[in-house]
Amino acid sequence: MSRTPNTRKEDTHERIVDAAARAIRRHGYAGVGVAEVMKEAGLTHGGFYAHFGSRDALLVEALERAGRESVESVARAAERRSGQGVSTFRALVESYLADKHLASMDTGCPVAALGSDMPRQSEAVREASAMRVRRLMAAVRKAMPEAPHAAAGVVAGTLVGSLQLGRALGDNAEGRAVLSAARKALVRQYDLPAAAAH
Amino acid sequence: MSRTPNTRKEDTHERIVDAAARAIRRHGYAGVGVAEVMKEAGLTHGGFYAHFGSRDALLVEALERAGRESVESVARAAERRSGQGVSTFRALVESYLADKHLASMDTGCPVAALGSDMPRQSEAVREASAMRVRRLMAAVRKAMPEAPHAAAGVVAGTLVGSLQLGRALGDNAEGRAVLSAARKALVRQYDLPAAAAH
DNA sequence: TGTACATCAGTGAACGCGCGTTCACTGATGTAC
DNA sequence: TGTACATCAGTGAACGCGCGTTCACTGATGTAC
Repeated sequence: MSRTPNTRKEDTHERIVDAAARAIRRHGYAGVGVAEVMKEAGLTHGGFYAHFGSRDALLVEALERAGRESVESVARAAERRSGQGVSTFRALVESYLADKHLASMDTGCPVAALGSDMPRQSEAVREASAMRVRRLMAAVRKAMPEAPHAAAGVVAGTLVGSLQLGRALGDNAEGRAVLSAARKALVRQYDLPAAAAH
Repeated sequence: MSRTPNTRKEDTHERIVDAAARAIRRHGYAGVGVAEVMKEAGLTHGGFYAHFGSRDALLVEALERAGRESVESVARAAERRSGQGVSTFRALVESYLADKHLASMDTGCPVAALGSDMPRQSEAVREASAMRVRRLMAAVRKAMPEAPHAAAGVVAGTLVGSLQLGRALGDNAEGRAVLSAARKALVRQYDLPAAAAH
């Protein structure tokens, strides 16, 4: 039962999805070109359809990959800060809305990078996108276990919206002010200080 | 000093911008096609460059038109409710996050319809988009004059983000739950009940 | 171990299509006398 | 008021380009005996 026979093609597949997961966040759904992604993965465009049934199928896999990467990245950053009395919730908020995310979209949250275009996609891509939204809300919920179920949706909306407004205003004082205000408001309104659990 | 000589061309120009202001919200920046917009305005595509220097120039005008329309529409809806003890702020929030906005994007807020794509546009379109963000924050600020300056940014972010998440989840119970939670949270956190002004 | 063949992953040319943009032209409207 | 001409708004064919997709082919890897 050697796994080697399939491994080479699978490796290539991974590289393509990785490239697409970056491209979809940097350039949007419409900016993911088959030829460019294949080039990024070190291949020519002709081989694409040996890996995916259509461009949409690639988008679906890219969304899942991007979501997973982003959740892991925020979780790592949050873990790094969750020593010294910083609550999980606060660490999540301050990681998600860190100033450095104003500059780069291609490794960040796909919901923030793609949110306004989600309703315009094909059925399959829309469903994969909706799943990213649900997973984001679930991640937020996990960081605020004492709060009512619906609060996670509002917090997720505030995270996504604030990051988008900040990015639209630019990587400058104006954009940073939006992020800073959102960080403070969310912590003030939803964080349970470690000492004051109800 | 008759104004008639220019009026015919100006009327046509208005019709084109109107069509584009709808298209940009319904189909996104990338979905605004010169030919389709001209057709929508009852013209053929060839005449386009007598009205605009480039497709980008149309996008800039369309953004401004869409922003103006949306602000007026929310203001009208808010005014309609601002009788019977409903505060301006609450009326704004409940109009912006009304369930009916889940279904239709083409007459709603351009920031919610385009937010995640704003950083990807050309310089001119990005600047026009940033102006829409500033105007949205200003409109929110006007509805909460007692709050600190930065609060308007957070509220605007929550409005935009919640509407996007709701739309991504669909025009169904799941999407409506997000809007409903956001309406309640914003009113609870930021509304000054008419009787209790500090 | 060595040879002959089959399978497989990837190549690169070609396709049809829709896009933004250009341009020579048309027919209607306005102006000069 | 009427005629001759200029200006103007809009038409429709054409362009170059990039896109997603298809397909005949190549060269490397794996299998059979």
